[in-house]
Amino acid sequence: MAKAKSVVREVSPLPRSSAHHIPDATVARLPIYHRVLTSILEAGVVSVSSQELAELCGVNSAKLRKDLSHLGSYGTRGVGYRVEYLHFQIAREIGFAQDWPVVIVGVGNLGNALAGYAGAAGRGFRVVGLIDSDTERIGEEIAGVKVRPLADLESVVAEHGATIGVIATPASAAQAVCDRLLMCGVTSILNFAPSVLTVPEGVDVRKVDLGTELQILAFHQQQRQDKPREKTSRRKPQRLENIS
Amino acid sequence: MAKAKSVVREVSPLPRSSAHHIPDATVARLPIYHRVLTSILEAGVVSVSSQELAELCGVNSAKLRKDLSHLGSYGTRGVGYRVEYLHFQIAREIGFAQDWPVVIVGVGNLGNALAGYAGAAGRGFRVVGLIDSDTERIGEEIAGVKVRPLADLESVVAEHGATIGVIATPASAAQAVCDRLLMCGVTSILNFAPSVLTVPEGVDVRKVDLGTELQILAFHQQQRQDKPREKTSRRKPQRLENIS
DNA sequence: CGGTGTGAAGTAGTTCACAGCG
DNA sequence: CGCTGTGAACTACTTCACACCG
Repeated sequence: MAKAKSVVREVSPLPRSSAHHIPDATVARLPIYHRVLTSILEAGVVSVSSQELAELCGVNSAKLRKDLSHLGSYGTRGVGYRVEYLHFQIAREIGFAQDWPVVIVGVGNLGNALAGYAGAAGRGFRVVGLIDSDTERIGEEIAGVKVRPLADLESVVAEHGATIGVIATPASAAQAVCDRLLMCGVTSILNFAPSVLTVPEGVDVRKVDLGTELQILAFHQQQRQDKPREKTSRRKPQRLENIS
Repeated sequence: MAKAKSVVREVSPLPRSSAHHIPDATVARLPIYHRVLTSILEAGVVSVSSQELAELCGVNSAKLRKDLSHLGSYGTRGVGYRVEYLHFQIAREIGFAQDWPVVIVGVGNLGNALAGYAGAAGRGFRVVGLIDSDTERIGEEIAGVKVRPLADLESVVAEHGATIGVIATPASAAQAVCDRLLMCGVTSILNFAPSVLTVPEGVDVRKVDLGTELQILAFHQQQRQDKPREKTSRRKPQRLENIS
């Protein structure tokens, strides 16, 4: 396992930074900053202040500055940030430059959506395997990749040295698929199945649960309807988005 | 707007609780607790300790107990929690009993997946509208609901008094769709488009971004590969899942 | 002067550890 | 006795406010 074909990294200036351990909350925002920077870079913007960038990203400027300060001092006092440089530094930090092979198990609507998404150019991901247990779908081609049977899971992962696996199966199959992925060297899992995965230490699992997201919205909605009168609205700014 | 057809609520005992403002972090876990309780209830389990339930939910028992304590004292000291009762109380808390009408805009793979998911029985949601701008797809029926043109957005929302909207369009259309949804009374938005939505105070936006999730995994993966030697693995238990 | 970078203060969430009750 | 419920300690994150520098 751990093929890690010694990617290039150690790019240009590389002020050795990064090591400091970046807070999880910051890491979760870097991809948004990067995406926004990409778009304003394409729009020809050369320089931004933390204030401007923060607004575009839906966060406040203090948070943005603190986040960026964890990566290093990439701004210029009294001026702001050079868009292109900052864009590059964040890209490096989040491993955008690398080319991450990803295996997707379960080619239902969700798997399909993800295959299209991750397969789209520009991001640092490459779908190297699509696995499904439904024999009807074997051989079908999605975004240039053929769907292969569940039995091929191990060989597909090994073949491309994938370390990131996506589980888009029904909940009932999720743990078994997860175990098989881990067995052949995958150490990062994105789980769309509504089930709790049990994994050994050292494995990184992230969960996306559509049902849970709806429930959370429903909860807040209910709160508002329960006691519509209390002051004005007592909603809080959202966890990340929402300019308020 | 705000049809809120005065649902039943104020069910059985209802020890008046709930009001106390439940922390966001707790709210985000209630749906998982509920799902796990559903499954062990079906399996015939009558009583659980915080320890057991916590393991099934992938959290530690102290966190679970504190979470539950925000809803009220539904356990029995020295014994544990009666599964059915706790299941019911959490359901009430997260508005499971109610029937939430949901409108989904954008019927690509993602919209499709969600239509199937939210449409599935058992949860408290009902897909009352599927909207797409692609004329090819108008009239198509998904999970028993016909796809209607973008122009019908307002009437569909009004017709069913939907307050929850799902945006599964390309990023370029997201803000415009969002504005239209808000205009006709939607106050909770689930956004799958990779774009930052700007909304007025009082609107609840949640974001699910597949690309961001992959980037976060890639970041951690990169960390591990950069400095594979440091102690043993210095991975932290995941934000919610992961038993470690 | 203006905007970054950052200590310090504030807030939210988690974990500990144990009192208290069935 | 065993397990819940919870104050208290701790950790993580956010926001404030201002020193500092281009």
